[in-house]
Amino acid sequence: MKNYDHKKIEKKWQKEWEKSGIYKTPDEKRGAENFYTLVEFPYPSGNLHTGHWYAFSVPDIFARKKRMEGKNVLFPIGFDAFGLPAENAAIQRKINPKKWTYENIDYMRKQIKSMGASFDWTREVITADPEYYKWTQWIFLKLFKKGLAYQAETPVNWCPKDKTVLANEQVASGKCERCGTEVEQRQMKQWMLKITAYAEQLLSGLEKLNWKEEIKEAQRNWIGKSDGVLIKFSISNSQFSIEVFTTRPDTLFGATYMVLAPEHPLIKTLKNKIKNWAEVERYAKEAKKKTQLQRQKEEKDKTGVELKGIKVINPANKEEIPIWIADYVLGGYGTGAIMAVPAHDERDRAFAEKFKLPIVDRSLVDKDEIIKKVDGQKQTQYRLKDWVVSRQRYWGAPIPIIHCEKCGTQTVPEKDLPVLLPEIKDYKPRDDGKSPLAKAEKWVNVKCPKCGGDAERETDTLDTFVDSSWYFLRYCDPRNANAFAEKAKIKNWIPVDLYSGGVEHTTMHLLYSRFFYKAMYDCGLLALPLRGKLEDEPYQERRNRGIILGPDGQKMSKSKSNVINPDEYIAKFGADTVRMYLAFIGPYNEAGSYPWDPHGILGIKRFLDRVWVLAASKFFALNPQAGSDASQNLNAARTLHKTIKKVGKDIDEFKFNTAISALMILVNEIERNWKLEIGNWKLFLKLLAPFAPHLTEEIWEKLGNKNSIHLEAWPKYDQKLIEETTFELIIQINGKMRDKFEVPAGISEAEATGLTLSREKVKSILGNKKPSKIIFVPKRLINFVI
RNA sequence: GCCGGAGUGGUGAAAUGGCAGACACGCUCGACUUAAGAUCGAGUGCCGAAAGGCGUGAGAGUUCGAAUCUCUCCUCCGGCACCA
Repeated sequence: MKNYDHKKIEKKWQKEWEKSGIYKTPDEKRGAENFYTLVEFPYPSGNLHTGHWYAFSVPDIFARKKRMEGKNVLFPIGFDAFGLPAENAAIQRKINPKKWTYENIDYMRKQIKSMGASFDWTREVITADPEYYKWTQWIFLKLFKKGLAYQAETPVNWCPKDKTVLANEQVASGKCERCGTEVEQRQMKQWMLKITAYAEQLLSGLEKLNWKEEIKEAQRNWIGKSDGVLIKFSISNSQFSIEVFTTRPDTLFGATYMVLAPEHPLIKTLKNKIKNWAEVERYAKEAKKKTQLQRQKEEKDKTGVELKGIKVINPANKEEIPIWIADYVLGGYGTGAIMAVPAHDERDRAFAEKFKLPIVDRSLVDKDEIIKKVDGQKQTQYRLKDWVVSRQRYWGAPIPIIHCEKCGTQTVPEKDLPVLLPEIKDYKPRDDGKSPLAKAEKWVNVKCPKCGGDAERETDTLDTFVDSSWYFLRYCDPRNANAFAEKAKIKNWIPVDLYSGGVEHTTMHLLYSRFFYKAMYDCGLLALPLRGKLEDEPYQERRNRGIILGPDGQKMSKSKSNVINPDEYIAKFGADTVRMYLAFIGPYNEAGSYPWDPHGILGIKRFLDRVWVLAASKFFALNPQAGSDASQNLNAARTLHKTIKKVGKDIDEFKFNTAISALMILVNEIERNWKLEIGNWKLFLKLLAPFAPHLTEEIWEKLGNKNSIHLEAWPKYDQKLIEETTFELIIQINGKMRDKFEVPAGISEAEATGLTLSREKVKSILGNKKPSKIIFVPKRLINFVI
């Protein structure tokens, strides 16, 4: 039989594994070190796509190998079930978001199981379950009591299509990260989390993390730290002064004018003194109307209006300089005011040239002395803004707050948690900035927990990113009804040893959950120290995976009709082939992108068929000693042990592609020379087991084994066997390869030189020239310099 | 503009100071076959009949030796960006 019946085999073993519970992870296991490997849980969109396969089935290879190495591996999965897209889809189909979401979960769970991944399903977590979001609300209240959650009137990003506010992180180039609609700026009262209080820790924490530089750098850019100085400029003939933030106090002598952001509060204060008030007001209004995107488009084309009638004094030289308002200065950064130094700053120069303002080219002065002279205050600014977490949408965890006219903002008492999301008829979002929950009067009207009088519930729900900021902790103790997780159980697993996920979460989920973890730590919610490793960072190691493109090398999308449906390929070739093909397609530890090659997958299918043919031949079972030639047996064993070393190392480094190529080389050799004895064949099967769990399990059983191959120990290589007794000596002349021949491993330089010089080819190239220098590298090469 | 990553056959890619292109796809030829988009075998960087030469984005440098290290430049991808 040439092809194996993947449908039968894969179904059989998936059932069997579920029945025997071999992937169930105990909290602790005698003699086994705990190891937590995490993949980002999926959003229940309704269908598993190639990206999911790539995200789950490839790290499964790693999890399986760690388990075979004797680690007690936590490899959990769940669903990030609240959120906008599911809600939008449900509204479109005119069905209940809850129904839609949970039906999707049921379907996707089946699909995920068809991968044959070694997830422990008994730890499954669904963020939309009241048992889960009870604790999301509980943690929110802890943050509130610590002063890390607050409600404030601020300018926010409003998506007019999704009809909700968005966090800064959810706006990309001025557009809604979910639907691509241009966002508007609105002034609204919103719930925020004080992530800025952790800016410095989020930055410094990166130093000790074993993460790729590009991930750390993206977070650093996002946090955007800059060290500078606050300098006061007094307004002439007035008691007022204006503070500016600058990183270049050394250029203070060159400051020839000042610019305020159009929304700077002092503008209104000084209304009476401003002679051209009408003009100023008009400009400020227009600037306010512009979206982020418009401002960006107009970049470099500077606009502005002078505040006529007032001047400020440059504290360095006491000269009076004019004040302008211009939208190239941002209200939300620094003090919302700058000293403009056209001689040293490109933007200031462009502005000065347009409005004919003086450009004074002065030499720089000493930073520290000038700071002292003008009484400057050193200050650090961050680009990072507080995280807006309230959403004017139905499908999310209700914010557990009650508003009482008498007592103000009150927290829902712990005993009343969870605040259940009520069933309502109309889920549609509204234009007025209110959640659809506002219409659920019965639910909204409550008694104030403090005074017992009439009060109203907060009707906004929490951003989905809040739900996912702590899910990795819940996996440690997923069914606990009395705590989000027991401290002792957290201690078993946290920090996560290896977190694999998508690059798109670098400045969203990854940053948020680091913040959550640090904040929860400060609230005393975590047991520390944890496993003697990192104290205040949740993820020891993070690796970003790449993305799978369509066969045309473009991002998969329905409009380009280049979408690969993994289900089709599973039906055709089986899960083992699909997962192994994805592992083979390119290095997983680099965030590259790889086109799906419909032909390429055939290579893996052929490989697995060949393994099956080898196994089905019963050659190994019948010939425990395999070939009769001892030296051939030794060579085969040597290749095998080299492969053990290579595959083990490559899996650890997420270089699954080269691990598979090593396995292919081994199989090519077995087929050519046909000399593996049964013990060695079994070692090979164990190497293949994490990659093709179903196929290897079937062959393993056919060999008469009673226990699963996945419970076997990962093979150890024999170092002595790997060490070669001879090697191929490369002969270089002036660094160019000219010849090579087999020599004993321990050959001396003198012996090697003698043997090399006696070779015909070398003689003919050297002629009667004498080498001026000979470089001999043991076990590699000899180089003659002439 | 600042920062980070990357550029290697027709394609996905190996090799991180020592034989460039492992492994796989594709392609060519052959075998088996009624058949082949199945399977097996041989070949496959470029030029050349061969000997040989050339070749890792471009150019320089370091080195006995560079895809790999250094510098300059070009291109692509990503983060930030009128952030003072």
